[in-house]
Amino acid sequence: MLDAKAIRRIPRFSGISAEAEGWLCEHAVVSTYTKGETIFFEGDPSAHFYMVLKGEVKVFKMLESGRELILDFFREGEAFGEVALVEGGDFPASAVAMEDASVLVLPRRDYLHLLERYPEVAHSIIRDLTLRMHALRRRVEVLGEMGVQARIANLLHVYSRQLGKQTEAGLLIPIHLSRNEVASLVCARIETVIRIMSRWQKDGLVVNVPEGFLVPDVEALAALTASSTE
Amino acid sequence: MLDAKAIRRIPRFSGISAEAEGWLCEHAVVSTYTKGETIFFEGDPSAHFYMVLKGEVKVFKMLESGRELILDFFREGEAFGEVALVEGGDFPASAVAMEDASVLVLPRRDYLHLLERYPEVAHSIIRDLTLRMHALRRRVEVLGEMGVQARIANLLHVYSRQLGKQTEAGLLIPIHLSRNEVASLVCARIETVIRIMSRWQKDGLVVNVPEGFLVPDVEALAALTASSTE
DNA sequence: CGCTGTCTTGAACGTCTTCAACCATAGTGG
DNA sequence: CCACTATGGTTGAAGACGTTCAAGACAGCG
Repeated sequence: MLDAKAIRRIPRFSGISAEAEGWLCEHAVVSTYTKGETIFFEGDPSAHFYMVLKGEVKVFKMLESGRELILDFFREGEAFGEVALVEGGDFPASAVAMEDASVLVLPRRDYLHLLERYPEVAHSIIRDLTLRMHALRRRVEVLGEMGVQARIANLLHVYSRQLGKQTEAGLLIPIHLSRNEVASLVCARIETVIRIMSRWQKDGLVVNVPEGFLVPDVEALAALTASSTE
Repeated sequence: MLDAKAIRRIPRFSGISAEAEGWLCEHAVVSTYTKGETIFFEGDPSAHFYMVLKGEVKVFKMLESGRELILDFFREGEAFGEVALVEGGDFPASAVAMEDASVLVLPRRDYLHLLERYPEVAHSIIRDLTLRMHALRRRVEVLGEMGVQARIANLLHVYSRQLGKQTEAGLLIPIHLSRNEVASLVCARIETVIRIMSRWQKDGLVVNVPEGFLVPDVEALAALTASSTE
């Protein structure tokens, strides 16, 4: 069962009517997943709507080459696996919980009902998809025009604006990414990522701390964003 | 003024109600553009909905490096510049007519009205955005995992499924792309594209004909899609 | 005719990948 | 307790791939 207040806090449903809210509470279910657990697999038929309530979810594709391509991370209040839902196809990617997570789950038919009955939800989806498109387009740009170093710098830059916290030692990006995951995000080999990031570490540009990454000088990082294979 | 029958032939509006159809005919306008003419510029405020009725439209971004990145081509029945419209921001890209074209234009307020009043239109947008997302994601994959040769092969492969016509000499892809445009589409240097495509030409893999590209052996082309930097 | 734009080729260079090691840590079972 | 295995991080050297720069061919068009 779902708490009405919890729904209100979700940006996606913030503008929702009281009626729709009640309806949602009745039909939605909360599932919990432990760290590393798979929520759905690529190729599975898409039968539910998912939204993160707590924790972090990674959505990724396994490529023919055997590598993984991380499409995105989803945090509190963000909907995922939504794209295939409207059309009713299969999931184009897999989702796993990065940490213990709870997820709002709504059956497809209820979701479609919500969509038809409450136009503001449709609007909300369109807005969401629009933003997602922007991000993807930007990624194409970055991938097509920048070298690996600039791609990683750009990645950190994006996260820093999203989750960065100012501390006395610099900007802290409280996110735990293994070198492998960074490689998956920027489409590069792990060795290349390591070489670049240990150089940064040595030069004090980006320092690894237990909480995530620490960036003493954000400007210096931003400068790298413009460099390389340009 | 707009012909009601013309609207029916547009996939986007095929499922539209008779009422909505009439409404659309009254409010939409048809603009014509000559080859090379700009329809809107990146950064302009997004104030209209556009849909190609005849001809071909290129949507692209100019990057800081001075290069152009082609986001997509739009042909008959396809809507473009729609993304910024719902949110009311600026165009994220520019659009030019590749050949003489006529375009359906609908003011923003009318478009939003259509959206609110006829939920099937909202659905249609969501479907459209969904497909666009798929294509973009695929593009990220291709860009991240394949070498230039495989990217070009993939490009032609996509177009061949979309517009390819079987002839006695092989599959004809009736599309006119300069080497420069191919380069923009696959994010590579023009020289690299030329080297690869003239090798293909020499080997008879892809032949340049006045109507576009001729692919005698589609399988051979598809094989290249899987190759390189993998 | 000379101009401009697209196409073309060659050679040098740099980036990134590949392959092959190696280290550290933590967990497992004998 | 130790050997065994798995996982994540790290480094070096060789080579592939693509870019860059420089130069030239070729067409259409004033």
